Amino acid sequence: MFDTLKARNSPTAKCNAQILRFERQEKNTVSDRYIMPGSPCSSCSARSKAICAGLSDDEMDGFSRNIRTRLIKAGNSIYREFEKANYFYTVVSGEIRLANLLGDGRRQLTAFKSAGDLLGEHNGGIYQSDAEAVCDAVVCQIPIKILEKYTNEVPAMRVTLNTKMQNELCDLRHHAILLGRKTPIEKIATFLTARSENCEWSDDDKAEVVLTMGRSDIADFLGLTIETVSRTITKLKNMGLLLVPTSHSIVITDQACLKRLAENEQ
Amino acid sequence: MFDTLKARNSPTAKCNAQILRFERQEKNTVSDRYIMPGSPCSSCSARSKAICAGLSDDEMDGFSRNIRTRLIKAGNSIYREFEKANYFYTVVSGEIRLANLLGDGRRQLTAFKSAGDLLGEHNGGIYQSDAEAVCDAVVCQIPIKILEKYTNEVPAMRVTLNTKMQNELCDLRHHAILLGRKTPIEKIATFLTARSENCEWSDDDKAEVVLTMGRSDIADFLGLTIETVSRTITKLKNMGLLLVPTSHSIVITDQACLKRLAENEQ
DNA sequence: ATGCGGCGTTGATTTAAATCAATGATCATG
DNA sequence: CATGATCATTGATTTAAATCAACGCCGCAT
Repeated sequence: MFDTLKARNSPTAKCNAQILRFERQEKNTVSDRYIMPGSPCSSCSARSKAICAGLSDDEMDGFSRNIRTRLIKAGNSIYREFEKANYFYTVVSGEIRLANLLGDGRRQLTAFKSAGDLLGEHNGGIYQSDAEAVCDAVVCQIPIKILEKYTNEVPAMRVTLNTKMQNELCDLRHHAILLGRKTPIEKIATFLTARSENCEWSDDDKAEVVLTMGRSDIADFLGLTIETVSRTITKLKNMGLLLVPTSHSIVITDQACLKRLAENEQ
Repeated sequence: MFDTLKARNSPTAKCNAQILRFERQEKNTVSDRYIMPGSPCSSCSARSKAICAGLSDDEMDGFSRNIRTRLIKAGNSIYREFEKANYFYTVVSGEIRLANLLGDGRRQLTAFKSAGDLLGEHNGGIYQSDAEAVCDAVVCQIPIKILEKYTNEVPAMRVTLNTKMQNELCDLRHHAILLGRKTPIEKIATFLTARSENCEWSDDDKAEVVLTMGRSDIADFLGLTIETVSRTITKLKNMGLLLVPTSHSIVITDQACLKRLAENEQ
């Protein structure tokens, strides 16, 4: 299934490779609830970026006994807004979108979360958004009680968690500025620039950005319509700042200029 | 100065009363840096809502020795974006806006903070926004090091601070939804509904909302222009949901309907 | 191979909000 | 109390993005 040409060349090739490993271990998983045998943490590719980064090997051992690894198929949700919150999640691979719906179907995405990021923000014990897999993803499920216990007992964990929350606040603030005041060109430029920070490759002034999500996810993240997203990317292409080899791969050919557009420096 | 009829009836009457007290203690303060003598905390009106809520009287005593109280005149700033962050601030009275500017002068407000709220969010040791007084305000200045020390040593402080951050995340997420997807009517309805939660008075379906900020602050908070804010308030007035006795005082006459508009429930 | 469905792009048109402009209200100042 | 400045409202016009619509491309299933 994942051996097709498409899968190997697709934007999700990397996370699919990881999923392949899981599927080999226990084949024919039907649901997206995949409970991995043994302790995966020692070889976890996301560990250094995740909240468990600060744990000693011993602490990690105890911690890992309480967590489960789940494979989430593209489009499926991990949790939904208004559900009772029992778990946090660390993204191991793939990409998750946080979505909120208005009564009439309008949608706003507030974040994309990838390897190392923490999911499960709640308030009053209730999740605040839908968390859905943009592409096949692996997440690691941590009971809230356990995380609370460790943040109380392990100062390093507390620091890491606090930093993650600070970063999330910072991201959301910048996103509010983008949504409230930036033009479509600035929005797309900001989005692509941010994505280029952990991109596939980059040299001198070029970088390849892989978009795991479709145009409608980008539109709902940036507060635009898919048509405006499409037109704006075309515009940037015509300005000579981008190449668009496939709709899911964008090569930035002038990072400096794109960044200037993003930040509206005169 | 504060004894005029205007001051007594103005939206800022309450915080002015507090400032009066300070001015009596040490008259003719010229700057807005006001260092209060002795320990004010025992009688602080914001204490129950602030991060110091969880401290015992003894802990509070030690804590208060490290903090200073400052009076910020309307329009003045407490700190600016890109400045090195050395302090957190608790709002004692009045109202503070968090503002971000784009290169060409466009502005986005990300929050209004009032009594009990914590200010000073920073990332990498740098403040992320300008914090400016909407009306005369009193804040209490807490060295970051001290707050860190107390959060490490006092679990109650940790919990309170964590709750505050969660709430802030929650607010920002909701604000992103508003900025990205809501119509002007929904934006204003949401804003007024939120404000009515800690309003001057309310009975059955009515509530008086006092707006300490001007139309341009509302516009920059909601991602609109002042003209659209004005027109939209007029529209809601014509729909019979509001009265606008003065531009800074709004009486909601149908809270249920306004809330329905805000949340886009069909 | 063929047809279908989803996704992305592009074009034409509409529309809602921004902009431009004028006037009216409110507040501080001499 | 008169005066100017700032702030809010309202009207006219413009404009940028949404909406409506058509088409092309690609992968998928029959």
